[in-house]
Amino acid sequence: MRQQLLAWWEVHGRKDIAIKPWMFTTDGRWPEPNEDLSPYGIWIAEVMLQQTQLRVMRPYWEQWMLVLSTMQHLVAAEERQVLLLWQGLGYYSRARRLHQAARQLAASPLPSSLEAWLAVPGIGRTTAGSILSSALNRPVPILDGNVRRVLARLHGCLEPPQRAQASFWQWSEALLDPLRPRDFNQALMDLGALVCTPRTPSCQLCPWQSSCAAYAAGEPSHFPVQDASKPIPFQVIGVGVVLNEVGEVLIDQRLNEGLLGGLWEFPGGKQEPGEAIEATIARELREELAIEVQVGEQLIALDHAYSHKKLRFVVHLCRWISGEPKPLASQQVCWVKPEDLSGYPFPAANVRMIATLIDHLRADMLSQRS
DNA sequence: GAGTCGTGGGG
DNA sequence: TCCCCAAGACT
Repeated sequence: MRQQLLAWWEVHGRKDIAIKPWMFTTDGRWPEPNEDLSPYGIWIAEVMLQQTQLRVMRPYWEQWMLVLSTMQHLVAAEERQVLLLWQGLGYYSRARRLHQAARQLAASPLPSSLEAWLAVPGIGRTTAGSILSSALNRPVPILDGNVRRVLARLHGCLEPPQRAQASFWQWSEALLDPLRPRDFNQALMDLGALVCTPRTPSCQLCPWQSSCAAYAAGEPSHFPVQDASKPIPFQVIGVGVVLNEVGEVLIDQRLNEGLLGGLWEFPGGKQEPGEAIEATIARELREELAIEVQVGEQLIALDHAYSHKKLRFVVHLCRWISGEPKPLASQQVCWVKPEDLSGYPFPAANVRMIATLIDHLRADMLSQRS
């Protein structure tokens, strides 16, 4: 089994420096079994890879390593810079925990045991196993989405993986090649990503076809067995882009707990039943910032889907009337020149609002001149 | 232990 | 207001 997979991986695996640059030695080679890699870049990559596809995270990793190329750089960095480097990747607590962990570990070398890595904020069993097998070639199993799917099919598991965690970990551990754990774990994930894919797996190309229970059963794509998904709630959010008399715009930093923690945003909140959206915006700004505004024209309306809710943002330009803004429901608030908004980390939906705002202000300038 | 936490790609 | 999913962790 192991040799079949490794032989497949030697030919078809994702072992290109352009694909997984963190997996290569400083002189550009895939490491030999007795060679260690510096764990810093691998740590950053593995955290970025949590619930995130390789090709999506790679440009973020490249940029991160240009700016925060060492542990010392990360320790010294401000949180705003860390979140800016993460902007667009999602699950922003990953970035804040990474920053926090770096500061905790600043004095000592990075951990080299499973227990020590598991104690690091943001590191669970899969990420710890991936770091240790990747960097130090330690025989520690992993159980990510790829491996879970491969194992579910291989064993023809009729139980949803969430309910059979223990079995899946045992399978992963039993399969792991004790001599080449680094290559084997990479091969297992590459198999899931390239061959044993969620929708239409390429069983004809699979080195484990003859061992696969799901293939034998005739319907590999029916595995892993799914839990029934629950309906996702939908809400309308009124958002105010508040401008003062000198043309600055009001933004606030969200609390660290909860959705989009630590990021900046234009203030607003949920529309209540029967409420006009203009009234929602005026009310939310009164409740959360203690200011009075005149709600003006709509800037944009946009739908945005999160993991477990869908929102429609209805964004209106507002004129500030009175009241010094107070962070009653946020970490801090401030007035910012529109051209300085790029210095603050915003969620994706807000980035779209900013682009529209900049366009709008530019058009305003032109029409006033003519 | 079920919910919470983002975003972009692809069917 | 499609759907599912991704190198999961934390509460």
